Amino acid sequence: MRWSKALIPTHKEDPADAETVSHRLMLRAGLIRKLTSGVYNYLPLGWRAIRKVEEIVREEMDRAGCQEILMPVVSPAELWQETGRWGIYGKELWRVQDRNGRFFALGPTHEEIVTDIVRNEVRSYRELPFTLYQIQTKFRDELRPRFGVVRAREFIMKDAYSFHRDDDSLDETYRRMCDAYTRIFERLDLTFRPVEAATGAIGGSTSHEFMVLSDTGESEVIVCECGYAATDERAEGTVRPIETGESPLPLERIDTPDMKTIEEVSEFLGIEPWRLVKTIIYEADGRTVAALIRGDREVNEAKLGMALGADLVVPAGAETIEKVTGAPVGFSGPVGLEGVEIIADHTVEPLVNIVVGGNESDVHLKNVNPGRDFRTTEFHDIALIGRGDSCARCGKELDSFRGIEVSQAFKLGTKYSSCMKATFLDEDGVGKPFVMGCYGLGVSRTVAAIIEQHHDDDGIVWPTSAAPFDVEILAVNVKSDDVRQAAEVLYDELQAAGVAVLYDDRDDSPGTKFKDADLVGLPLRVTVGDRSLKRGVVEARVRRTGEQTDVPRDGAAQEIQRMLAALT
RNA sequence: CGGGGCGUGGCGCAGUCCGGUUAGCGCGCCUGCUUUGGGAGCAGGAAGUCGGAGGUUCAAAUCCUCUCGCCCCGACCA
Repeated sequence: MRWSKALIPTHKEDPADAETVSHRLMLRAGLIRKLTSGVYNYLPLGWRAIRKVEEIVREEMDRAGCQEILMPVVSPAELWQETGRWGIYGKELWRVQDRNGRFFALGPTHEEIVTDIVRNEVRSYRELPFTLYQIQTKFRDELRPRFGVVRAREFIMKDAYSFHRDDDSLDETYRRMCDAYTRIFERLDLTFRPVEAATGAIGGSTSHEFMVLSDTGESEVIVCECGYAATDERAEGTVRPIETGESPLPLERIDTPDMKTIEEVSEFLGIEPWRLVKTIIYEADGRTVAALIRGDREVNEAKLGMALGADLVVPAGAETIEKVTGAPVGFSGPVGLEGVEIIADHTVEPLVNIVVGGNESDVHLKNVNPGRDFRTTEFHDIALIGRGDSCARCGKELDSFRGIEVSQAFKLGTKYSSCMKATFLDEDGVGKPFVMGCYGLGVSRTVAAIIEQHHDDDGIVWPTSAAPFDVEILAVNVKSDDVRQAAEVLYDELQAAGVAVLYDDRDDSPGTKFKDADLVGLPLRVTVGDRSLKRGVVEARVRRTGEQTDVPRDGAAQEIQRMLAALT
């Protein structure tokens, strides 16, 4: 492609509304443009990178024995109502109506649709197992789109769904899919790590996420030197208990005007946050419950859900909190709290003389003692585990890192097939629900993750596998006949050889073109200028290492192909 | 949704507090000449309903009301 004819709008300055490296560089290098919040145009360079990644994903999916299909973006509400997700998925499900007022969802994921296909078409265990996948635009009306293409409302995803007669078969495919993901991310030169994950809105039993290590990542991963790795939501561990050996003191009421947060109250009283206990009111499948957690800790809602045997646990709204506690948000406490279950974290049990909300506006209680001053329904492990806690497996201290979640795999079991009555006839003549797995991979997000890990101060440094072009030819001065002719010949020869080449034939100053070349970051740059042509050479420069080599003008195309091959 | 901030040529910004010439600056863009190895020089030029609506005023980018959009921090997930 000739740069002079291509839509590659680069910018010298950083865009004002981009925070992360990948977002900034994707805008500056002209890969993407925002249409509206969380919705992006992919310009030629961005789209070529997307397609390179897609192609690798396809190759590995096909190698793993999957079949590519394409399902519609639009699906009828009734299908989502069958599984209950029309309600459960919440506001994130992007709903539209047709001219008759009938409701549809723009697909955020396709379990319902693929299960509908399979229940209509597959009858026998003899047809199992198999895996279907697609690469398609997905829609999720995110609470907060951000970081460009990393968290978009419209994005490109590969989603795969496997169907089995039993768990053993699912386990085998699950492993194979995780292996495929490993190969994909290795081919893309990513530093990544598979970690145990919670199942969230998709559901199912086991799940793993593939995390690309990045400080700008939105996910916190808990790791142990014993090899354990899990998302913070999923991580199991032990919070070190605090025992002071103090004797219980008499309960006191204290005025805490307008102090609603742990920070405010602990600062006001001059005590450590762990001397406070937070009381958080949740709605769990319709029940109202109070969760108690030490002031220096957060509740893990997934764990709380497990403790309660509830599918959906959400923080209660302000009205519910006032109704239950008789006080505005910020002053909830367990003392005298009637009519709700009180679930406390294990670390609350040994505490002595703690501070809690008074269930009365602007009032807290001091020297509260569990057991003496209030009763809990049950003690459970409901704390979010973090760096410094001890590993549930080996007891060593846990560490953490940040990552971008680029893919996730789930063992769904019969979660969808059961409620959608998707069954097959097994060997024993009995109809059974399909055992299912699903495997998502964010394609557009992966491109951003690649840039997060592969850039320098000058711009993107593409790994060859994802680069929009293999080579850039940079003609220093297109007004020079010699330069132009040499560049054109090289351009033709490389293209004829099947090399993807971007030819910077613009009539611009050399500085501009060098800067743009670094910004766009193709693996190999070939500079054609009078200075080197006089010596009968062109200059090849490897973007990643900066290594520069004189290449004789005659036979340059062959030499450049050799260099490219060495880069991959 | 809660908290913070921003909307002024394509991009980055100043001007707004304290209303008052023709709304500026840098980059980019167009034309010409010169230049050509790390974001060139000179000359000329195009391009802005100051996010939108309503209001106050002799006068509004600037003040008031409403509204739309965007970004950042938090609760979500590929």
